[in-house]
Amino acid sequence: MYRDLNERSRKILEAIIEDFIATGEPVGSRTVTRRHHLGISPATVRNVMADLEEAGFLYSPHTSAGRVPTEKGYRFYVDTMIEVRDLSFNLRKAIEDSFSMGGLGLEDRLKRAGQVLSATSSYAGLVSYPSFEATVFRHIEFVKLSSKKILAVLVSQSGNVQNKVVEVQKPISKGELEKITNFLNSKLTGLPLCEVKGLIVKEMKEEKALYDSLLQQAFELSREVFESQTEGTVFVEGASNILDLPEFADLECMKRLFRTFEQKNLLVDLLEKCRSAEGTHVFIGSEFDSCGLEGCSLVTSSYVSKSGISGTLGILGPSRMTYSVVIPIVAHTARQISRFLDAD
Amino acid sequence: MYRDLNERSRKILEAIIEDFIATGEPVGSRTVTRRHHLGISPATVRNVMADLEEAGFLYSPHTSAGRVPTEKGYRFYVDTMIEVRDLSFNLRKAIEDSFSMGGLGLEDRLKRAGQVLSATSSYAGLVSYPSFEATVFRHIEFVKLSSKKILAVLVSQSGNVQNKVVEVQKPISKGELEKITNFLNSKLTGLPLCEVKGLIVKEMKEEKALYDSLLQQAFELSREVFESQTEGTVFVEGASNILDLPEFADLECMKRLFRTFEQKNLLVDLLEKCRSAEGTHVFIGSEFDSCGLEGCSLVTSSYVSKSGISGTLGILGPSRMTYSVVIPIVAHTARQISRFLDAD
DNA sequence: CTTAGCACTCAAGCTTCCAGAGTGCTAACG
DNA sequence: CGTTAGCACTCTGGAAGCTTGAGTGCTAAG
Repeated sequence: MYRDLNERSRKILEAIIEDFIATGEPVGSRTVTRRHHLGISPATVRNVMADLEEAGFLYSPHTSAGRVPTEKGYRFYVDTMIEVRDLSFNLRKAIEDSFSMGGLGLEDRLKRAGQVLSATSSYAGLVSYPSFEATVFRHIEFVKLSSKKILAVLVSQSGNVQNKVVEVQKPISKGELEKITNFLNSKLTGLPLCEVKGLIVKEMKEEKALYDSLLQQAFELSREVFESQTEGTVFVEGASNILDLPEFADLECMKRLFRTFEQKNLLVDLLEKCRSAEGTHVFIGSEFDSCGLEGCSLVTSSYVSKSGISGTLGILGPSRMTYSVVIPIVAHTARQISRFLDAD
Repeated sequence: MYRDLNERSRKILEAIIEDFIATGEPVGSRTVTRRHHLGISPATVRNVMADLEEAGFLYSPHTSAGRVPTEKGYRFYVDTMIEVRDLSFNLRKAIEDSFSMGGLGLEDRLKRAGQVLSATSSYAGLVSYPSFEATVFRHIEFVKLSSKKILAVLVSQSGNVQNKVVEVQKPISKGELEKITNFLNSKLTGLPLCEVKGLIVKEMKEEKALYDSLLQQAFELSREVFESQTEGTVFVEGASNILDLPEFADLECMKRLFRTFEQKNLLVDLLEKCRSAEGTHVFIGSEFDSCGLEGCSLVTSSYVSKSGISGTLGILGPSRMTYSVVIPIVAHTARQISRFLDAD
């Protein structure tokens, strides 16, 4: 596919992309020769640029502007040219410091991770809350709110808490509730949540025959609790960092961004889709389903704990992104979260 | 203060403000006479307008534009001219319908309230989470996460849940933890949370002398839990509604708004400050400390349950807001939330 | 006191113009 | 034959000037 690109063309493409990333302005042939000493004249560069445009790596906004990378151009750059540098001492320190503070719960921790992503990259940081489904049951607790309303508090192995108000048909006494609690805790502890659901449905069918009303109530209750666990939270930090970039200095663009960031569920889906892959990944422009995020790129990485909790984090910025800096930031932050989760 | 305003001046001021609210364009003398049949000529209107400008109710953006209301103008309008209409059938229905759906927890309920505020007004809806401080203790539960990490789950009378991970110095056994749980629950149930804090500090001093290590641990633990309850969540819905208003069709304005909406804690504080007052209140422009919300008005109302839970909700929009519609929407929504809270 | 008339002002939109940056092509050069 | 200098051409963006329309303030007459 790229066989036509000789060394010189690659050098020139790289120069153009890096200049554009740095300045945001279309890059002309003269600029290339001035800033990078390639030992060739602007005219030669022009010839090569015409070829690169032909090949789909560049395009010109209009005849008398310089060239700008296309998505294909960025993709080629990211895949074959980037040298992922080590994190600078300062960045590494910034990330690790944000994890050294003790006594924070999972939620605060993830939020901080988002903040550090945003602060170190100066783009927007996204961190998804681990899917509750994937976690392991540790403890359930019922608190009676009124005669027919019961609050269920569900705790996962990782200390993640979810709660839900359940309305029951006939009142359950405090004693019964306690028995149900003990029964469920002894029965379910240590099971992955996804299995818990199946188990309950199965047991309900079997127990039906036994007519043990307490057990029946227990299952009825837990079915309600596990049935509709709210999924999907995402922390977005530093979205306003993106505002000052020249590529979004336009009313319509900005409205679009604003609207997209308002719909958290879009972002949840976005990160969810990126979860599958291991390692750090770069999605450029239309490579991800970017409703309202045209002209953006997303660098993601997943975090996973030994106990199976997993989620995704990433940095969202313009396609004109300093990939070589952002990629190690994302990778390192994901590693730190994983480590934190295992530390329990 | 307003003694100089005769009936005619008031009529003209009202006409100007209502026209401006409707169109967003500065209102000229000719427009006033055309749209409202006051039986006077544009020249007369001009004279009156000059007086109104003198008095600080109006100003002109420049000599050859019409007049625009000042904050003082809006204030006068809201205080003395507005007739708060009853809610139209449709609006009332929309609000009540959003409360008729059963089985939602407090959080979802408040979020929905925000959505309905935003949808019915087409501005932004804000709803603050009730202050945990003001609620009544119902139940505490400890779950051991690891030898030194304990998850505390705190439930208020209203079914509001907060949780916190606490790190302890020396390991606590499961049995001890259970005793502590029982002890605290029997001791604290029914107390307002603000009193709980004081109580714990007091008891800790007294118990110190007794050297009962279990009790000491109990208090130590609960002190940590109650010490730093995270306060302040606010649901912001439909912020992007504001984007299409002509008064914010400007890059700088929009960035400011974006940044302000990103800092939820600012909005929390804002609503918190408005909580004190009972009934529905209108804050115009600089009347509230609107960091980044210049040119906006805020209509708020507090919701209170019999059990003492309270919070604030409101609609944030441009100062050029359809107050006569927004005020009853806010008032009715607050009533509905209060009713819902009491229904437990 | 009200109003018609008039001169004046100002913003916004339009055209025109110019400078600057960059291109593509061609012809000369090593 | 690849490379380069030169040149004509194109296009954007900003500045300057012009026009239009809406609206005002003032004055003098009703």
